[in-house]
Amino acid sequence: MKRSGSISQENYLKAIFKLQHEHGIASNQAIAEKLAATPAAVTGMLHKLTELDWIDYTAYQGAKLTAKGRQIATSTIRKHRLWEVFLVEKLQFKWDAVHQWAEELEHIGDANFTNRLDAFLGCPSTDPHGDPIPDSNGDWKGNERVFSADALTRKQKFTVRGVSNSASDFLRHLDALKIQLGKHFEVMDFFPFDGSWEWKDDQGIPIRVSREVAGQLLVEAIPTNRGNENQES
Amino acid sequence: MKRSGSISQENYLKAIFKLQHEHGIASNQAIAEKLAATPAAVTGMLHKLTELDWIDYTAYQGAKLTAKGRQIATSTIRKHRLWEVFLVEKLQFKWDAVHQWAEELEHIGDANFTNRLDAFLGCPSTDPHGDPIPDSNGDWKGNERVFSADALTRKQKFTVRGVSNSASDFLRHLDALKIQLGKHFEVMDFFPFDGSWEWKDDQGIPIRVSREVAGQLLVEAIPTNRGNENQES
DNA sequence: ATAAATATTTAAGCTCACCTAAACAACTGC
DNA sequence: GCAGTTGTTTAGGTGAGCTTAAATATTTAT
Repeated sequence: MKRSGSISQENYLKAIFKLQHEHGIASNQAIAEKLAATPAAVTGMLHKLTELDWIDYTAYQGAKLTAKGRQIATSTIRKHRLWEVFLVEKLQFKWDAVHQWAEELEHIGDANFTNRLDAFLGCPSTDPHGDPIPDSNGDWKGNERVFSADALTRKQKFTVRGVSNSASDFLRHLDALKIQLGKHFEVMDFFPFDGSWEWKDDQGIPIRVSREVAGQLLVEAIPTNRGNENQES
Repeated sequence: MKRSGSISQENYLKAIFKLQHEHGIASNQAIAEKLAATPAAVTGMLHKLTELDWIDYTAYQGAKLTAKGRQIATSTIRKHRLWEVFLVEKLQFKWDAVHQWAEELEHIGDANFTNRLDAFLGCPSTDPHGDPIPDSNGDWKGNERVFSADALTRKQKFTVRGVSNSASDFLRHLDALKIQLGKHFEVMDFFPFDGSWEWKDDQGIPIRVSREVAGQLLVEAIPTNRGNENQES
């Protein structure tokens, strides 16, 4: 079995998928930006994808995935995230270095290949950045209790669950702050002056977190224990 | 770090490398055949590769790799064979099913990536078909004692070391005959009438091997023991 | 409501890697 | 040594995916 679409087509579907989740519809311009192409190039490709019945597209309006298009998009995202797990866990890459390679690897392999990779990796539910990995049907259950760290409240204990920005310099900054996925913190203080926070980790070591960092960190609150200790899924 | 050449260029260099080993020089026609392209397409690409100083090329004569070209070719072959090991050992693919995927994977990753993959796989010296995996300098030590099974002699004990044809149907045929790399056999008889053989395996089970099969199997003789038991590398 | 700003599409053209068909070189047999 | 076969190259053309620049739609602001 071969690739569903060309590499370029798969990248368009992926971009449209993400934009559709953010804005309900993918505008020509937004797609162009995400793919570093010109709007003119996007128009041409959208026509092709419409022909293939992978998107519904109305000129001047924007694009939405069809069922088939969504299937290809989620399968590409699944492959991307599985390869990221592979690169970090098996090849020991740092989490800020895997995106470029996963962008290439995501276009390789059919469903059987991907399922074997999934099994080999132990069917992980999230990638190294905390993003959920779709199952082979393209479904995924995002963790509903995850929210942006800038919405935390004083005294709240929480677990770091993901990042909403996977840029290398942001990830390296988190490494410098010793912030890792799964690590527990408690909110000590918030400073409205600059929007920064003081948190302390499970060792009681305090860290200072800027508004910018908190805005891109995804966390899950740890309920204040009332006899129920089973909070981890 | 990015790919050295385009995917197509890397495929040309790989083809030229192999043809150069077989015939000393790679003719336009032989390259065209290996890549399933027309001779006209080959001429065009050879000009481009000459520009890049990856081959030395004289019109109507043929192509030879430069040092730089050989480096890219061997690194591509190294990646191909390492991925084949990954696919068979980690993803449990059968050895006749890995070539198509390795053809795509071989174009991904830089030297660092490849070395990490190599380390993860335990620095294997051969791929699942018995072909040697070049080291990161592009050097490899082929096993000098390996030869084609059709040159075996009666009573000879030997080890299966590789195949000189990786076509799916040939590999599946070997599976049916229960011939695997590393397995030991002994020559029982040879039948000049049709060039076929009778061998018996280490369990004493006899198998019948056709001329066609023997001609594509690579084996290593096991010296008749005279106090020296250490024949495995 | 209309002018200005912004977004999108069309038009023309580029590069890469390929194709077919025709022209041209280089070996072969006699 | 010359004709015919074989191998190679040139010439012209295709399709995918991109570009810039110009034309056209749509939205926003007054």
